[in-house]
Amino acid sequence: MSTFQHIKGTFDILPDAYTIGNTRIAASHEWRHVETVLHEVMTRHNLEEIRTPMLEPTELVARGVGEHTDIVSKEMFAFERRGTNYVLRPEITAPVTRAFLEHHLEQRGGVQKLFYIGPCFRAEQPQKGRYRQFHQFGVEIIGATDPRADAETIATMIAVYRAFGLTGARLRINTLGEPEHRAAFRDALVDYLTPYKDELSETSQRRLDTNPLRLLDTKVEHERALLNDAPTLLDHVDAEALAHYDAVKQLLKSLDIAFEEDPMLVRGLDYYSHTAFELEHDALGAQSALAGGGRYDGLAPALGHDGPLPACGFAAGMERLFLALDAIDYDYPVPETPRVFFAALGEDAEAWVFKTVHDLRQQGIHAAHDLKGRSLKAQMREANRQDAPYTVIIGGNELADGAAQVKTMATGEQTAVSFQDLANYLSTPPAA
RNA sequence: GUGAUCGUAGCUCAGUUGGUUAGAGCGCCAGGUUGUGGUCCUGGAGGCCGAGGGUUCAAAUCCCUCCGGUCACCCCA
Repeated sequence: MSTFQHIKGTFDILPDAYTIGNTRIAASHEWRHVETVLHEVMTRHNLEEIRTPMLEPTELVARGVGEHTDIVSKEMFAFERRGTNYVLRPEITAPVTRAFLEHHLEQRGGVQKLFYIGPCFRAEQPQKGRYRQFHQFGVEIIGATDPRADAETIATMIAVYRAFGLTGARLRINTLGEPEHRAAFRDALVDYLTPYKDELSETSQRRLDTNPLRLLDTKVEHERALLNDAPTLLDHVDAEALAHYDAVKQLLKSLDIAFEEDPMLVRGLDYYSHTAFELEHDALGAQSALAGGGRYDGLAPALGHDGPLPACGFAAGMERLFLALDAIDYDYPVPETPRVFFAALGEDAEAWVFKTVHDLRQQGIHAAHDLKGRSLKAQMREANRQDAPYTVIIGGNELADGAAQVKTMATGEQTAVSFQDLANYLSTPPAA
């Protein structure tokens, strides 16, 4: 063991899967497979990829996500260097919006449908399904107020999990209305709860001051009872917002997407308005949220954009997705193995093998050989471990004959193949 | 930041009321075959028992402190 180890809340993705705590860390090829499926689903939904830097101006996140959110107030990896304030992005919606505005993507015409995938950073206390460096993928549909944009965002999110055969996720939706609706509701809620302040738990009392809307998902029994008679968000939303919400619900029904309305659903980040939604799964431990999102028409103005810019999207956690896949024992495809392993006996054979392996690789054949000068037995073991369907054995006899011994590992059969025919012979795997 | 819990081989874990030289399975390496894998047999390497201090004739085991991990609260993906 070296004197160094990975930073708290981060993890390495290795060629093989391993476990940390009770959590399985998927192998690198499994990550790649999941990413491939994601790309496929996104492309099918006519989304284009956008990649933005992991480093952003701190001010972008502060303004975009909201000064008084947990993320900004206590969870940012931020630092100053030569007078510039940098932050490792804690989420990707604000950066994408920044890039959209900076590069005038609206000039591409029509509605911009973007997706992203990449690491994010938050300085939280790590636990199952939650890391300081984690990975999000998500969608941003920018430029459309139409409720179909909301519904399509949700449909795309659902399609991702469906593509993995994942069931048992619950979709909850709500409307937050316009920011002023939410503000009015928040005031009404505070007015209602303040007389009961002494009955509230310590954390709920604190929330009453800092983030009253979060009180809505308290788990304390008598607080829930109190909330039954509390004012509701829907009472403070105007007719136009309700019409938008109704349209989204109708569209979801038309797609046979099941959902439950949850008037208590609020989202943590400042930029949301109107549609809000969350996808949950029971199998994830304390972190039940698979993905969440909504409409965020107010974000671009908050970033200094002149005039409104309608947008909606979702963000999903890769680690949460893996957790859900573990729960259903998801069958990952097996990684590609070498087509052929070359075993060499003696220095002349090693030289020939070294050159031949190189040539075959140039021709597109996945070829492997030993780099330790080990015994034939050890090389055969290695060939077996690497699961190559063919093993080629080269020694003095083969060099003299100009023909390789080619062993088909599954059957144990072995035949001589002339050097000239070797590439062609190896170009197809053995018949099953 | 708070709480609970756990640190023994690369991995998963045994280790008795404190008692010789700390074990197993898997994995790794090698041999059993002049140049042949998987199964089988045999052998080997690999441990500051998380660190420091204390109690004791004697500590992986008991006590204290620290460090690290995990899980949970909070919040979120």
